Amino acid sequence: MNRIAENPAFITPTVTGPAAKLMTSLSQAIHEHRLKPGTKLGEDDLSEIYGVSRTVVRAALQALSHVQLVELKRNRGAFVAKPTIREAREVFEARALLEPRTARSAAERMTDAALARLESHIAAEHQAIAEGEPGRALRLSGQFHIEISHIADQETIAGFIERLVARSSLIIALYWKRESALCEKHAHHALVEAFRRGDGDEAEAQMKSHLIDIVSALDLRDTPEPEVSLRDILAPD
Amino acid sequence: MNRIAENPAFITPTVTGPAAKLMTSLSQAIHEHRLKPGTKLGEDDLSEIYGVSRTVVRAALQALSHVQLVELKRNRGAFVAKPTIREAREVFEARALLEPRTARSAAERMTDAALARLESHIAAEHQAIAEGEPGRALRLSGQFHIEISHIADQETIAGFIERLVARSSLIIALYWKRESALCEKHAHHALVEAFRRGDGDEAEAQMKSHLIDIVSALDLRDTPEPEVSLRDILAPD
DNA sequence: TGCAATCAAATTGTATACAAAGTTGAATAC
DNA sequence: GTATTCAACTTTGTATACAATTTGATTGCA
Repeated sequence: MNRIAENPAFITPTVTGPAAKLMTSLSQAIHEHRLKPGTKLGEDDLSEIYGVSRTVVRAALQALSHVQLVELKRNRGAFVAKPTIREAREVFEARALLEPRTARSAAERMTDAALARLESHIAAEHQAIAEGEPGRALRLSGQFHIEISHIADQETIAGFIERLVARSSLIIALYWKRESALCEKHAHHALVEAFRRGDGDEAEAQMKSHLIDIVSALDLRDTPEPEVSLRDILAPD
Repeated sequence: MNRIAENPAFITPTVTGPAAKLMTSLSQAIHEHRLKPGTKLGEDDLSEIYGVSRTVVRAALQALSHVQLVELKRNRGAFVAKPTIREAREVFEARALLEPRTARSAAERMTDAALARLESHIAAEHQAIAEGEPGRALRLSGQFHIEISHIADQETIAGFIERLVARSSLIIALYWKRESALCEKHAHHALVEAFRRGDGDEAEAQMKSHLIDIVSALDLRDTPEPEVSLRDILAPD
């Protein structure tokens, strides 16, 4: 099959060897919402599932905690992170600060090859939706943003954006309003058009409004979070 | 003695227990330039020095590698990171993007208590210089920036700035031009004055020019860096 | 003398064993 | 019937032992 090449690792691994494989696998599962926020990640379970020792599992979990996809509680274990509403706001404020400028840089440095990669991403995204795999579509949608940051050729900022996009996936899992439509398709197309023309102003503006659209599709009213607080009080897992 | 309270940990530790102590200790040593870029950090050495097992040492080294203070080479060991000139430029471009805006937010949210903390930092900085401890002064100077980011009350961005300031210390160790004077004192004072007046515009402008001053005191001409480039070409690890 | 190959020492990667902390559930006292 | 305490069990934290890889040197050969 001629499926578009997908970067399997969502986060550039900071570990090597078997731990990196495990990290990638867990990262993908989290991004595709197969692992939900709050899920316990027991060391014995993971070591048995992946056929490696707890040493390797712990290295992977520690690496994931450093990008805030996993929360480590001492003597309690590892859990898929559950960003609060406050953290969700912060993440998108940071993205609003970093990504529009980065999109401008990307537009200014765009090459034919990079443009082709972005179009491949969009195509893969559509394919995933068509095949009824919204999880994979969401992951690819995030990778689109990461790809842009790498094209901008600012690896330090790209690393930050990787982390922000990763956490955004958790935030979407928690706070997405069902009634709001998945409007990514149009926004990403508009961005690519700006890139094609090398129009930095337009790319920056498009990215800015795209991020605003995403936030507006989230329910970030600071309600007391009944389910969360209840659970934490009643059965703190 | 009434020395100003110093946050011993430069980087908010992402590990707990004994590994956090080790991480803090190594982080301080790196920031004070007692450990120079490129220094090998052998696991056996550290485990003997600190009286803990290699398991704990490895956790600390992995945590430090995640904030890019340490570079892990598989089967080779851990080394104090050596940012390239390119990376140095990226770090200060990222700081230029994040910190002025953050200084504005800090000015808008400034409280008397926060102002007092910042003044304490400056006092401690002067004291360190007076006592002939430039390393400690440099570390405190970095903490001043971190303190501002926390006052701005954006923990996500503050985390990024922590990492950038940490790497800046390595960059200064590598690329500081000796002939340029240590002009931090005036710049930090000017910032505090802007904060005292709650003047966001002025704080943003001051931070912007302060960062430019720092970069201009660095020698970031892209010399061929013979040792590095040769190594990368000859033995690509 | 120069080069290459092999071997030994040291260092890191991984697995496992043991210690410590936490959780669970039942039994008992009120 | 409820609450509390205690003990067994489960899970994580740390140390150590073993395997794999790298490094440097020594020896053999051209």
